Amino acid sequence: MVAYGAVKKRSRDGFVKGAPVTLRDVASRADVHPSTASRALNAATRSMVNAVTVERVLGAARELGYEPNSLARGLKMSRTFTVGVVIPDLTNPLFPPIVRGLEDGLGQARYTVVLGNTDNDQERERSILEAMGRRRVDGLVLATARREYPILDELHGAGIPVVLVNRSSEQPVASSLTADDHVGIGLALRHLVALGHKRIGHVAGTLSSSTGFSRYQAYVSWMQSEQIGYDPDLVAFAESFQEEPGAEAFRLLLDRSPDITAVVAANDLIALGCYDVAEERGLRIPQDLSVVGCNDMPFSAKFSPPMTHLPLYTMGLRAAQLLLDVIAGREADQVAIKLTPRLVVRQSTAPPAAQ
Amino acid sequence: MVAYGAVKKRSRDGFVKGAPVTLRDVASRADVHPSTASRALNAATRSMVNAVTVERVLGAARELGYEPNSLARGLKMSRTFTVGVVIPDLTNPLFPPIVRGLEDGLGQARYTVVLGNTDNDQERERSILEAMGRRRVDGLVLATARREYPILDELHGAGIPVVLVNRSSEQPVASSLTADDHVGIGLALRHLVALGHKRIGHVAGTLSSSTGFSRYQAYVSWMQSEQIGYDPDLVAFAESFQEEPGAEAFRLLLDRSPDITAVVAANDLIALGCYDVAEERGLRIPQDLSVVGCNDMPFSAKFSPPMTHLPLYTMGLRAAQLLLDVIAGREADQVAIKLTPRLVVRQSTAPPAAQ
DNA sequence: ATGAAAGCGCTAACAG
DNA sequence: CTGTTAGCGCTTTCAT
Repeated sequence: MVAYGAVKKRSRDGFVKGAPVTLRDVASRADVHPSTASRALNAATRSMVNAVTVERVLGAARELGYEPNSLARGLKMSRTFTVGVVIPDLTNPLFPPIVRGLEDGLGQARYTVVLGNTDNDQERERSILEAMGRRRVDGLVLATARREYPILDELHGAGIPVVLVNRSSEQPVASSLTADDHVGIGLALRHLVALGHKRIGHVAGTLSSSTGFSRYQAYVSWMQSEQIGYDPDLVAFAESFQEEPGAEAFRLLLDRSPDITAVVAANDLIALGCYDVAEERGLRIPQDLSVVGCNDMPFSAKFSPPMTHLPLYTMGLRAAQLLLDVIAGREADQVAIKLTPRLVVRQSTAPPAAQ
Repeated sequence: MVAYGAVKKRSRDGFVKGAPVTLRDVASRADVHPSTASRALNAATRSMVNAVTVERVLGAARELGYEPNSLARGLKMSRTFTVGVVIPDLTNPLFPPIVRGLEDGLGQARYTVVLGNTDNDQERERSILEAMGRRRVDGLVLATARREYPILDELHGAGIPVVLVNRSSEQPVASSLTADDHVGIGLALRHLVALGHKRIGHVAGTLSSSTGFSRYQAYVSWMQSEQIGYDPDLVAFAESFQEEPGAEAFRLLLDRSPDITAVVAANDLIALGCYDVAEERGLRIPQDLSVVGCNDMPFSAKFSPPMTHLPLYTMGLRAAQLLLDVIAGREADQVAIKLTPRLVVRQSTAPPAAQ
């Protein structure tokens, strides 16, 4: 019944200025050894200790406002309950719902998210990944994958659980959650064909990312199977998935093929760029030009927007579950889950003008 | 020239599966004691060690792909280089630019951000704050402050550096970065007055938050000083800063005062709700109704949007600097910095219809 | 200039 | 059921 170790430095209650209360403080107040306090505090080991002792420890912890130091615990257990989430840019409306889904899913399992924005800069990406490595994150969610993505092999070699979200990679070493682009583009294209369009352009995104590539591929494949045929003159490539690069590409496309009556943009931001160019050139949407995008920006409903709806929040949520499975060793194999987009027709498409 | 301590468990290079390389590994490869390696690796203490030894250590670290374990370092130094950022909901377009600014500002100082969404749920907020406490964050950025905000006193009592962003609190214990609502609302109102509006309504946000309250106050004060006078019938209160609650409030407002020709919404989401109601009731914007909001949603330019522009990214960036100052002890006093909004007139306002 | 030793706060064998 | 001991990986006195 004597206090152990050094005498408690000072009394405390609730939040206190100065050194936070430690396990030893709790133990000494409950008149037990720190290891007993540890067992009592931890739900998994609680059964090892006498019920009344448990109560005493829990009471002491509550009275002192004890909050376990997760650095110490993480150091000891080599388990940090932290996952790193790497995205290009939070400011791109694609990502907030994904990140939110991730946080919710991970948070339920008591994981914390640390976030990093790469701005598509590989240098920056590497330094973010290093910082996360130093923090010993238990896993990684990457929305920055490229089709060629050597980092993935390194990470795989290091045995770090990784899940890819939004974009996948050709290295078959990590599970991924993406939208089914073939289905999405198909929905969009067949809708336009049904409206009577024949000269349907495509402003593609960067081919180095799976989304840009597979949407482009899907466009080509559907144009052929819909008996329209693939005409390279109908395609332009945006340098990135953003508004101005999209506009730039669409200008080139219109210059080359002024007869197009509809355009499929590789994502919403590129679609926005197409809107800008249409306005520039006096083309009315949808009378003179039908536009479809294929992501799901919030508030897109407010401005005659894209057409296929991606379940972004769900994507984040399920990525979280998948990563937790990998971390827990419940999911050893790689899987590629494709979420199916829905078709949402709004005011940006119409039959082509009779010419 | 003999290796210290236990023999290195295995050779490694770059990322390696299994136990990561530790300072001891580096030390033993460089034939020095771990404490020397530590000094050599740390820029601040590097001068204490012989230049050639430094080279040897740095070389060994590079060869082994050493990444210092920040848990261990944090535990030892009681300094984690982590800050917690607490927001209501990342999916609210107000926050991504703020968070991005925070990350950029903090990242430059090698701080990492951990994010938490409260959904305005105090229970959840507390548990997020506790989790951040367990992680021993060096500081906190809160975008969730209410005017009455007791948590702030606890945090202050615990000596944790806190900066408030977007919203301030009446407890004078933390610095804050907000928009100058008096200026912003004044810009909006005088613009409407100049157009000839007299019956100008206000859909206010929650009065428990400083933004809702001070915008409401500013509305009242400007209505009086612009010689229109304050008529309580022209104001409705939304239950939260969101689209549907905003619409709900605006319906009530219109029912009560159908003669209003313009409305000032407390934020963009509420303005969106006003749009919805206008459409419901066949009111054309801006011919029948002028609408102004007062935040800065991305892409708002696409749908005849609000009118005052808030420098959200700047807000995050400067909050980061402020917090770093507080953490470093460079800024002991509380400051309340108000960023001045700009007036951006778009297509959502016009003179009132001649009746 | 470098080594030895201690300890941050926690958990996990191993005893008893 | 509880106490003892050791150690996660790092920094930091204190010696030398």
